[in-house]
Amino acid sequence: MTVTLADVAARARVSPATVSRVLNGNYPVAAATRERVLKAVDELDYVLNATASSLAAATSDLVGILVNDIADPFFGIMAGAAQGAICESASGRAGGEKLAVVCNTGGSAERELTYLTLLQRQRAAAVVLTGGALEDPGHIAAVAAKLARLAEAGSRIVLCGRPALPGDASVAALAFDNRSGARRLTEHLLALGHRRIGYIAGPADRTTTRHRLEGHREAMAAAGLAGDAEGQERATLHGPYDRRCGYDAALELLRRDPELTAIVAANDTIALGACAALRDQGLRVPDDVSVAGFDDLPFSVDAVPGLTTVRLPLYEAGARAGRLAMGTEEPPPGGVATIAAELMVRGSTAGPRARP
Amino acid sequence: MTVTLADVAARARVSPATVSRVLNGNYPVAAATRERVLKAVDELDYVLNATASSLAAATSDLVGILVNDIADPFFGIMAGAAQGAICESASGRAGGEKLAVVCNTGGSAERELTYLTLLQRQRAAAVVLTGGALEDPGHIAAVAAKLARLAEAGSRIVLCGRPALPGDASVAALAFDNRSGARRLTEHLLALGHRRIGYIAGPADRTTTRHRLEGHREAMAAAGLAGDAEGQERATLHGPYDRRCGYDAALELLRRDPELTAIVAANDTIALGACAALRDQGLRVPDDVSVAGFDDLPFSVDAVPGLTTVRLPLYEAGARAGRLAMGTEEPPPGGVATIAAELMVRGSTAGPRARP
DNA sequence: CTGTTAGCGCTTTCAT
DNA sequence: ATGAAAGCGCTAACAG
Repeated sequence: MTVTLADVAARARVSPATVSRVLNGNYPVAAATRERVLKAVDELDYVLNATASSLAAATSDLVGILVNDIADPFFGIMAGAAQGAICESASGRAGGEKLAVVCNTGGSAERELTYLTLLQRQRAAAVVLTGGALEDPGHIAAVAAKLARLAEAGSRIVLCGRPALPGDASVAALAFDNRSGARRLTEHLLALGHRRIGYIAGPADRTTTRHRLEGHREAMAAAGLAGDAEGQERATLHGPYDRRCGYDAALELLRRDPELTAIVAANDTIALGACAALRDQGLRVPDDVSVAGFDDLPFSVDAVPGLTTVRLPLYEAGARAGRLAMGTEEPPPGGVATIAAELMVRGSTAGPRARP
Repeated sequence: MTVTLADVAARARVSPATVSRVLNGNYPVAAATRERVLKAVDELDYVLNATASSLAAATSDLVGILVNDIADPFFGIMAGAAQGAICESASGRAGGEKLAVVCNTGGSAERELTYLTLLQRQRAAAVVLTGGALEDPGHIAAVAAKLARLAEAGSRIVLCGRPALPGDASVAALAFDNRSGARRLTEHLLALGHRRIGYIAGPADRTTTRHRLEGHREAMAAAGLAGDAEGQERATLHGPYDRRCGYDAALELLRRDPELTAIVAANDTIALGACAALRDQGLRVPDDVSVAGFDDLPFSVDAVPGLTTVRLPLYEAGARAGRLAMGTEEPPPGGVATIAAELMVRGSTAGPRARP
């Protein structure tokens, strides 16, 4: 029924070993023989059985890219760039093709672990983990253990937009400088004269969320606006990284402090949701309330007014992660590289003005 | 070095077959024995070798989901929904886990074929192709042939947001009603009184692009505004599905016809780029020019003004495609289901007004 | 319910 | 440069 390498060998009048060698292109084969084999492959419409190859060679051409939310361009851009870099690195000689695939954890710890196990089962050549990590201690330990096991078995591990594993310099990490980016963003608002600033954070248990919030509070503290713990809590709301969260949180922030003059969101999507809520309340951005986001996703520049935010080089980071996964690029010294963030000031922020 | 099933068997004092049976949970095993095996698995930290399993069983747990652009939420939403449905269907008994992965073709015919081959090599359990197809005749034939081969080898094939394969009812297809959605959208503009309407289409060689454009022209023709071929060409611009295309095309459309009162874009992203261009020209939306999009992506409702567009049930379609891929849901009669589109009228469209 | 026995289709020494 | 042969780690009849 299904055509095997042996069939090709028979038709080309060579041994299976020879067919394997021309297909993998990693061994000298006479040009005439190669032609004959290729012709047989073509005539029989033969396709290599990757499971058999992997088993025999104890290698795999699968590369997994884990993302928290595939519907979010933040991840889409990184994943796309990584996939592109991997295909490019791989497309040299025959048989070099890598199957770069992205796995959507949906932010679930359980699914992250499941995917890691599935990838481990496949003896994946590499796995790239993108975006913020969950901070549950049990989960952190479980992931670290899995990654160690994976690395042991020969998979290359790369972290992209995620802090390095504590105490494991063998795993390359490209970490975004979320804290500093967030600090500079809030400093910008403070410099404009804002004092009553609300903060809409992401899910409470993510590194990205925590680092950005810490950067914000650093700036607030430096301006003497740290306030007490209770005050901080009142000015901070947590929720998923989506527009709905931004919308609802903005309303709640306004309810808690009607004198608010600025809202900082943990990402652009939340920020745009917040803008919508303000508009629906009859408030103007930035005249009545300034709003800022984070990430500088492609649509943020087209918002009305343009969204002040912090730019992360998502594409470049993703591509670099892909090359690291392929071993095409040297890992950074110490295994960790910090990726700088850039403040983008646009129309959504301006000086505060007393509301009528 | 690496732990195998035989090691587990030895430690649990059973045969390899028994270990396989408890791990796959598809065969009765005494509770006591199972416990013993599970304990050994745990102690040895054993992980099944998927390549060996697949080879021996001639099945695979890989499911591929092809997308044209992973950074575009249009695809992200469908892919995420499909992945979710697949994981859900699979998470019954042990060993049922499917590895649902998304592959980004970047809209390249070559990479689409490469991914299809790679998935064929892996003997993928199913493959889902999402979004518009390339219309190059050679490519269509190549894809159809590959899919036939894949299906022959036992992979389930599902098309999601892509028209059915001509003459192949064995492949389930969920086709969006792009043509009718586009027609109704333009009819809405015509009903408002617009007569000079520019159209920004997507890449010229995609089914989605063509169907939406055809719907638009149907409506125009029905209103007696078909014009000659040259006139149609002048009012239509092609380009990628991104904001930049929308921005540039809007300027060009305006240059060609300064009296334009409305612009219809082939998707929301293009539409928002067009809005930005109009704003930069000092024109107001919808006062000076009305703008409409397609897809109703999550951010479109928050645009200022809210974007009039055509809603596609991306999540529902993706989830259904996932179930079809798993065989959890009956294929639609005839193999094809048409997914209706819904007109969403918002603030970006209004009656035309003479510009000063 | 459990063990025995053949392979699954390919790669890879080791010869020649 | 090519062939022969021995597995890679697992599953699936078939017995018992």
